[in-house]
Amino acid sequence: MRTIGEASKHSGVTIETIRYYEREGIVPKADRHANGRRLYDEAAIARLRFIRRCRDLGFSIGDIRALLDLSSTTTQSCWEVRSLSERHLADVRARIADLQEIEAALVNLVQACDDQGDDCPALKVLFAK
Amino acid sequence: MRTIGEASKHSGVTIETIRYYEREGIVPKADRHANGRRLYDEAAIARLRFIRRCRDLGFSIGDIRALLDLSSTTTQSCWEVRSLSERHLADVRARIADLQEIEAALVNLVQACDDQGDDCPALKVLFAK
DNA sequence: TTGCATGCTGTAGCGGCTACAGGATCAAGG
DNA sequence: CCTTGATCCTGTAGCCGCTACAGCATGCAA
Repeated sequence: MRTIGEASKHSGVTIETIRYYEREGIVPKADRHANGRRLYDEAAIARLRFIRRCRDLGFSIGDIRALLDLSSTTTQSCWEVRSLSERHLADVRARIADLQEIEAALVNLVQACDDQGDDCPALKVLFAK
Repeated sequence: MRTIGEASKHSGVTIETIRYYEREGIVPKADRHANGRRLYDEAAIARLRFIRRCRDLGFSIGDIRALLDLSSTTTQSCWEVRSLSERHLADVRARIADLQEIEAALVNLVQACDDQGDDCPALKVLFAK
């Protein structure tokens, strides 16, 4: 059994965030030592690591709750995991497309700037009717 | 002089958000009619439209404050507008790159799922040490 | 024994809105 | 003149996912 500091190091989740996850019921309440400090076993740390990896992949906390539910049932319905992941993938792709449109518009904007000093063409574009 | 509702329609900024911008000092306090209602002239509406366009391009409120400052000086230092925009463009490109990494990882994850039912390979990957 | 590291709870803040509640006022139709 | 519904006002709380304190209580090593 490890302290919250060790759990943090082994999972990559900060101490404050671990406590936040517990408060929000995203992970179950940690066991406590007689002195009141939280204790984590390997399964608890694996859960934190799982959450961090999912967050790194951009999954929302809501999605992660669902994935943790799926992972705790005996039949880990792979189909549901896949469908959730595919929905998220579509979302990520949509965000990329949005950002690429923004990128193109910014390139235009920057090109409009002629560095000539006053009366910036880029500002004119943004202020136009 | 127009009401806040008309200003909203002509700028594309919602009424609530216009009031929020005023509270936060992002735009100057609107003039008021004798009955206490806000009034907007064309310049004020153009400012709101400007903000909306900048937000659509992903500029932060901080950046927009800077751009509004630049636009209100007589010498609209095009160079500064350009440099701010280029920094933001770099930021957008970095976010695209991040999302593309996530996209690739998600494609892998989804491929790992074999739809075979129990014991999902994707969950295994995420729970691994 | 000293003193630093680590832990605890509780609360407030971030960005950029959004969504009310609860009231005042306006414009149009009967 | 009265009613109705649209619009406006202020003020406050909530969203997400943390992050950053304050103000304490412990633990551990020199």
